[in-house]
Amino acid sequence: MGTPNSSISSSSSEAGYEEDSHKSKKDGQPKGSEDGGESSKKGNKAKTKGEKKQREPRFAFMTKSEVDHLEDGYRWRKYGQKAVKNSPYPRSYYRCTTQKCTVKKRVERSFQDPSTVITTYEGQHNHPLPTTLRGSAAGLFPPSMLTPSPLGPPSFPHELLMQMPNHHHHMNNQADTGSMFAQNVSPLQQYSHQHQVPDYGLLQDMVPPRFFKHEP
DNA sequence: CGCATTTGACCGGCGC
DNA sequence: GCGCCGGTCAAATGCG
Repeated sequence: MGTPNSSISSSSSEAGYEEDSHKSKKDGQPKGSEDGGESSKKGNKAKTKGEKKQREPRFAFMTKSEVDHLEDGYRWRKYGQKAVKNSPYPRSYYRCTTQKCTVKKRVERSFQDPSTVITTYEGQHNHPLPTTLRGSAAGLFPPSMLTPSPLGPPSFPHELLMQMPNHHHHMNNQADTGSMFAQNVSPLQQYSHQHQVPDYGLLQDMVPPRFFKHEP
């Protein structure tokens, strides 16, 4: 990975993806046999009292690309990968490598359209872009998106906004196909209703003609 | 040698 | 109360 080739190349993500199958192995045995009572694991969550969960805005992008991990000009470090329910493709979790940046990115592939990647950004960057990338994706997204107003009107490119891909006709397994997206949208809408999410939308084909050409 | 990636384990919440 | 699901961390490994 790490090879952001916009061209069509064998995606690095494939191979055997055995779904969790509900209860295979990982559920139900949080403790091995010995623990030693080591508390330095993760049991401590010294969270400040009164501090609620971080409910930051999330931005979902539907991009049609053969390769996941779209280069937006930032450096991301993958910190986890989990298989999606009812999906042969796994979901990857990325985090900004910048120290003070708490931005997280979620990348997932469409179940029906392997060529479609759903990237979800969470939070906003608070640091300059690394000059490592020679102005490739710099200025990729509109300023309105990089600097969203918490209470301001969403200045999103509605032109690119879309609700759902095709598939209006119900299929045999509604819980498989349509439900997949429905689950993605429903919770968000509900969330926005409760917590007033500034903005949310699904974009399609946001990928520029060519990101970066291979360079020797 | 440093860092990005990988994989497994575990926590936290929600549902039933 | 337990089961399931999603998400995150942590240690190990590989690669540069």
